[in-house]
Amino acid sequence: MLEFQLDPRSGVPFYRQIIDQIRFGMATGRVKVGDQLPTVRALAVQLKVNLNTVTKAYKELEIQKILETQQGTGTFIGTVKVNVSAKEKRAKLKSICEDYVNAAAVYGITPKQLIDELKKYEGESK
Amino acid sequence: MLEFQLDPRSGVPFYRQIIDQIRFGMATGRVKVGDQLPTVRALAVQLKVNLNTVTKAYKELEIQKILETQQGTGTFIGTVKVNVSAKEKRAKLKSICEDYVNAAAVYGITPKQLIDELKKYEGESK
Amino acid sequence: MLEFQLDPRSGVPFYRQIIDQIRFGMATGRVKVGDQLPTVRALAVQLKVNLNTVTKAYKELEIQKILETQQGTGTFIGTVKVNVSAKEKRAKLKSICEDYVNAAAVYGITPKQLIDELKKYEGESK
Amino acid sequence: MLEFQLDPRSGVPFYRQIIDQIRFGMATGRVKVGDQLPTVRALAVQLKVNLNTVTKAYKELEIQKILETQQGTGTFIGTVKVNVSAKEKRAKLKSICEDYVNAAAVYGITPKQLIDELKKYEGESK
DNA sequence: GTGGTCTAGACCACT
DNA sequence: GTGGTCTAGACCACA
Repeated sequence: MLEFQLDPRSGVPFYRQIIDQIRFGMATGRVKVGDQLPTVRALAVQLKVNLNTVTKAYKELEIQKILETQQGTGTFIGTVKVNVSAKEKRAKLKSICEDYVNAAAVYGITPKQLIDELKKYEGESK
Repeated sequence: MLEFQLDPRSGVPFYRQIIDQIRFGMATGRVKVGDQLPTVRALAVQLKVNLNTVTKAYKELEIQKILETQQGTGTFIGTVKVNVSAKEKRAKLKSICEDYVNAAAVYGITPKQLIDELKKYEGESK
Repeated sequence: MLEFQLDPRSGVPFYRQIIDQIRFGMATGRVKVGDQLPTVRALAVQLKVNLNTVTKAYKELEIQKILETQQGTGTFIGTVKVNVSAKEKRAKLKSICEDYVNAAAVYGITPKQLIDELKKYEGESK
Repeated sequence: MLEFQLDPRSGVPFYRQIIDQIRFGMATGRVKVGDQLPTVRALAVQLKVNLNTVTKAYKELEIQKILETQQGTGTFIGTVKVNVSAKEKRAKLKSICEDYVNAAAVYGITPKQLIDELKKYEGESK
């Protein structure tokens, strides 16, 4: 089960936080293909946000074919496997790292320091 | 001299890209204390953005005491050494790492993979 | 320029009609890569619908990389060419025809009759 | 006998898919006047949908006098010949063609291409 | 001026 | 019960 949690101070829009948490859940294996998501209403109540905010998040993922919805039934993790190809993944990895090094350099943080910090997270993820 | 370049597709606002590039230039030693920056007008023309966009970027850096504006003369890299305290730096380092671990996880990239990729950048930076 | 027009009686949601008309305009060459679309506000007023309805349409096309938006500047036809590959196009053509034949058969209309009717439209499109 | 089959991804509501398949069966001669249809319950089980969904489909066809329900006996193809008037048929033909020409245009498919593809189906149908 | 997000609340369609 | 659409109106962020 996903444990949604919103941070109003992060500056990241609510609907995007919801999207990220669903994708994160998929990437880490917490939810699997075919799993049903909370109903829009239930999640809206749980997160204390408006119905439309949750709807917007689900909708975006549906457009991206990551979720499938059946009116009157519910919303599910798409059965169409999201094929992030190895090539795409490598490209993404590189682009994330570049952004990362730049963002850090702005504050005088070296790649080496980043690596040391990152090692704390090494145990995580699926 | 700084070579400003904006990417409209990055999602990062123009004014923030300008700020980052100035800070990046300082962190990597491309510009030094006392150096003069392009005038607001010149930079706006060069980057093909609105005057207000450049103004906003300079203003924010001025507030942070990173830039100094001499009425009628121009804008300069602040002579007051910007002391990012060790504490601030640690906090920033942590927050950057968290952001990126999450961004990566969405694509199924593990912290370990990030570290391996980052090692390529280890020689860089001031 | 696109001439938007909504039919409230069609049963097709407004935002989808807007999407279809933009895609149609692109397919027929009425709008080209880089063209600016009407502002969300202007189109909302013109079509007498709510701002959010137009926003929703633009947003969906943006997610599909068909449009590009720059906050504070406007919405544009994406420069990333929407590559409907020849293969995809063939598949789409087949699927449309099947749907078509079935929908017609329900009313006792034969493929031959469809062809005769379609010939009236043969001159159209780019 | 009809072989019902539902496609959850088509976007067409289940009850409408059922309706279409019954009408299609009639148009192609697979079922004839007086034939008995599966009971609501049986069909619901077979298609793994809710009882109400099948009920809704049968109900709509009953209203159109296409089906007749005999209390306690079952549901049958109406004995009243459904006369789709020539006028109605022409109107339907036109509306179907318009819909599909538009749907195709969105993908850059011309009416001519549709015609060519449709010719493959020319032998079919009653 | 531009687009982005969010709320509150309504009504509809489908299962 | 489920999701889908739409409105009215507010406030924010960016150029």
